[in-house]
Amino acid sequence: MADSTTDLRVERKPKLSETVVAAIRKQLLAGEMPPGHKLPTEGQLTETFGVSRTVIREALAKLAADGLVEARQGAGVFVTEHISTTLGVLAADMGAKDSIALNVLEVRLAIEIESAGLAAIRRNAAQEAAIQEAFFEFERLLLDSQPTGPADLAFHRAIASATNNPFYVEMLDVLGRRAIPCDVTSPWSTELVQSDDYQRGLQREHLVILNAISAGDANAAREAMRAHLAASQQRYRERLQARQAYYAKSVAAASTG
Amino acid sequence: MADSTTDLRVERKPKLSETVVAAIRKQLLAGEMPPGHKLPTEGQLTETFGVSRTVIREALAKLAADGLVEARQGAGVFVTEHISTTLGVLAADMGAKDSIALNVLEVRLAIEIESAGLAAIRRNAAQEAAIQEAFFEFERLLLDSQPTGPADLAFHRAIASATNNPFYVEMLDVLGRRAIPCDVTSPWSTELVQSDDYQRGLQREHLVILNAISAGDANAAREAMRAHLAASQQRYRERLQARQAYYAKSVAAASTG
DNA sequence: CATGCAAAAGTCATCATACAACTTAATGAT
DNA sequence: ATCATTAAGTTGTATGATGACTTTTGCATG
Repeated sequence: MADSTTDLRVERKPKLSETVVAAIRKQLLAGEMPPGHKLPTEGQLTETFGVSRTVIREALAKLAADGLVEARQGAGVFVTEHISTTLGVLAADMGAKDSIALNVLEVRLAIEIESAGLAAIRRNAAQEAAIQEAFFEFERLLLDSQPTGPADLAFHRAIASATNNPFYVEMLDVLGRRAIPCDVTSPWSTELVQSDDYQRGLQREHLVILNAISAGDANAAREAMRAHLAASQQRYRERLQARQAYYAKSVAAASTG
Repeated sequence: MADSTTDLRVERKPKLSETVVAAIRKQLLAGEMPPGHKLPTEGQLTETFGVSRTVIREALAKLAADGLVEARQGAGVFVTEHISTTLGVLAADMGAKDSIALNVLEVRLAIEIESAGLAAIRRNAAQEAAIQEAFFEFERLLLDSQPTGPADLAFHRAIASATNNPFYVEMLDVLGRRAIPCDVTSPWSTELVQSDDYQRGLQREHLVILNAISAGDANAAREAMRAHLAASQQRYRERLQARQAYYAKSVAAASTG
């Protein structure tokens, strides 16, 4: 209903600067411009893309905000040194929403990693049981071929609760409201998310976390959670690319028909 | 010359748009403009801040990239339902109670640890310089026997900025408001907080963090930050005990007199 | 020739103006 | 009263000019 789920409608306002951002980002991702290299002048980019300096400057500002480039007055615009580690290179052409979602997910990552570590140290018997319960519920739903999203959320929430710090739960709720789709069913590529292999992988990662927490090993719990969420990031990225391909296909179909 | 005394300081020119961004962001985080509210027009903002429309537009573009506002052509710029808004409400709940402050500090711990790790692999030259600058500013204030609180905050904030993830900065701003005082002067035990040994210890921990980030070692940066914040937690506890002891002593003195 | 300083060219940052595209509210006709 | 049209207001884009800063060039001096 909300615009966020209108998967059929692309961003209704494709600003010119976003087009330029996508183009330059693609070049950066392709490695056509090595780190430290100087980008063409604003004037040159103006001629290249056939837009005004206003648009070029806005595009460069956006890229700088993502940490992909760095502008030095009087010198020029340069590619960031550690560009390969930035979030911006994950998906070449993504809208502002995707960019925000990735950044929020990264904050959730910080919360959940520490959450797992604290849970390993502080969990009491009942809390450990609650985590196990969520784990097995996930298992049951998986065998019944039912949506496992709620159980997944419950698992993470149970871990946050086991920290005995109510703010971790609150943070998870606040951040999860937007970022959770990473591991839950979403409007696009539903088949992929609900595939057995996909969810089996999730559950394997969950098991490592659960074992570390049960063993009271904070470091192992943190590393397991880090691995789990890093894998989730990777899955999210693949999902973005899949959606992009889907759009491209639908557009092609529309043009032929 | 006079500049020779400040050669350690990296002269960095704050772009006008950054100033505007900071001003508007402060208003947004303070909740002065609820989600859905329409911001003043670009023309009005130019008069308010006394800058050109170019600067205003760049600032708004930055805020839009961070997901704080959304511009609709022909209609205006509107405040979005961003994470920080809900967090602001959350932060309002955490009053002045120490029990809550400790819990909040623990959340900040999660954010800052991951923040250090990301900064180590993503920081660019300017951001690394900003972190160093805050470090040396702390040093200078320490030698001058001036309050080091602001420099301490700037150090942590510079690290959050170096993640190139705007939400890490926002989280720090929201959480730090109540949690930071743990390392700043406080009404009680002022001597302890401002003692040279105390601040020397802080600076030693800061140096380890700075070195790890400069070396690009994410794991070392995380561990250094973890050690630093764990030590801060410990110091906070000691402070609470000191206050309790002080109170007990004063009660005893009152009863004897 | 080497060195240091000054001039110049190149580039980003900011300002100012104008027009186009879009949204909303007001207006007027049916 | 309803709907289409118009008008006003706002953001998006284009263009030109100027200031601030960096780098390079060139010259003068030792």
